[in-house]
Amino acid sequence: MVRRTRGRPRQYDEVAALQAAVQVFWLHGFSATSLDDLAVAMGMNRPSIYRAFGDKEVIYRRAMEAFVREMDATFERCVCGAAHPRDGLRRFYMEALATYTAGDRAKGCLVMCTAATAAADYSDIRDDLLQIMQRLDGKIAELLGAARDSGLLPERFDVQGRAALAQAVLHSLSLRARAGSSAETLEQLVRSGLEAMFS
Amino acid sequence: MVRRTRGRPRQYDEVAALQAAVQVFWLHGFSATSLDDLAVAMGMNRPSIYRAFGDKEVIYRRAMEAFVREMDATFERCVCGAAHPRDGLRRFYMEALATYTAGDRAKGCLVMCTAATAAADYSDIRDDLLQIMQRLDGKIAELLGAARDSGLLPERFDVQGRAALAQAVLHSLSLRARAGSSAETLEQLVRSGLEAMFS
DNA sequence: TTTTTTGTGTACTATTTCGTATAAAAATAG
DNA sequence: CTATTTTTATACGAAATAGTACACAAAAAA
Repeated sequence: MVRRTRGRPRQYDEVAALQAAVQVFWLHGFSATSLDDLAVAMGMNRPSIYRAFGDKEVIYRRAMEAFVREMDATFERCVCGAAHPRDGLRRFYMEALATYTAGDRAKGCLVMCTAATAAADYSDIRDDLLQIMQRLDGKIAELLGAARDSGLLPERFDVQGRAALAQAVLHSLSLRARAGSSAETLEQLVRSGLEAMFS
Repeated sequence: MVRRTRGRPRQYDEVAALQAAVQVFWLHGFSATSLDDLAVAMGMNRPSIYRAFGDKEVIYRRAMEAFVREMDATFERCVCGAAHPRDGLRRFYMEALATYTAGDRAKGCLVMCTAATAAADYSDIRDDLLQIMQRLDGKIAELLGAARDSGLLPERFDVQGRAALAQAVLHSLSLRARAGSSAETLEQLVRSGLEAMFS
């Protein structure tokens, strides 16, 4: 189903180019990444990038979007089918850790580790970042709320508060991973986070 | 007690210059801050900065150091004299929040929000970041351990795990503050974090 | 074939940034 | 007063970066 259109066909694959951009921004962050860096990684030259995507901020926000989409899918995959939200969250944390520590050096989460810096200077990035956090709070709260309604969690379980705490653990995993914390330390945080959340 | 020495007297105040550098790095992060930005803020010109401090990375690490020193002092101040570690930590969180949200726009924590990005490209910054996290884990564990030993906390209280979780809450407060979360959201995280930690 | 449309790639300019060379200034030591 | 030491300040050159102008290439449409 390739949409035939007039003009010279594009040589780049939009998905692949964006994935390459994700890798570069994930490593260096927003402002340390130059358009030349992006051009090399994406296999395009600068004018093509401007034409196809826009300026660096636009590409960055699309990279965030792509990254979040992946993480959202991971969340759903881990959480659905889990007998208890604790199990679902544990699986999600471990999957997130695998992503955060992948590659030669752990990079943490693209969004939490690099968007936060840029957020102060770029209001659109800040708004995106806040929205991403709010949505994840909402998703986790949804999970916990359903578990409470089905009797897996006590009536007076603080759904909103614990959801925020659950994401807080993720934030810390991300920062600590990028700082070079050991896998043992990170996994211990997962355990004690879950322990505190559900006890 | 001004140490009289030979040569032209320096016009800058080292402490004030460093505080100015903290402000600039705190807002823009490491790589978005140019030496010209620093020069303007510090009231020095570039050659003087190089002479006095070194390159950008050195200044940044000294800025981190200064910031951490302040936060350490705040921690001690809040924690000492508190009847229960929960009270001490609550006070510390609220003080940290005041710092994180100070100014026109909330900037979070200089270290957690901006050093994480630079950590991937600058190993010294990464090492500093890891050490700062480990020390804070240690300080909180010390606090909790003392409370456990004095009977304020149960025998089987997981000191290390809860200390890591306590810092995780701080990490999240920092990121969320910079993202623009409301004061209400932030304070709710403090409450539910403490609730989960000590229940 | 010719025209039109769309993407590619080289090249150019302007600006930013870094690092330093060099001279001047302001103090003390002799 | 002269010499020495330390800091300041201007200025310069090299490199990186951003953004775009312009010519070319490759397809469909006429």
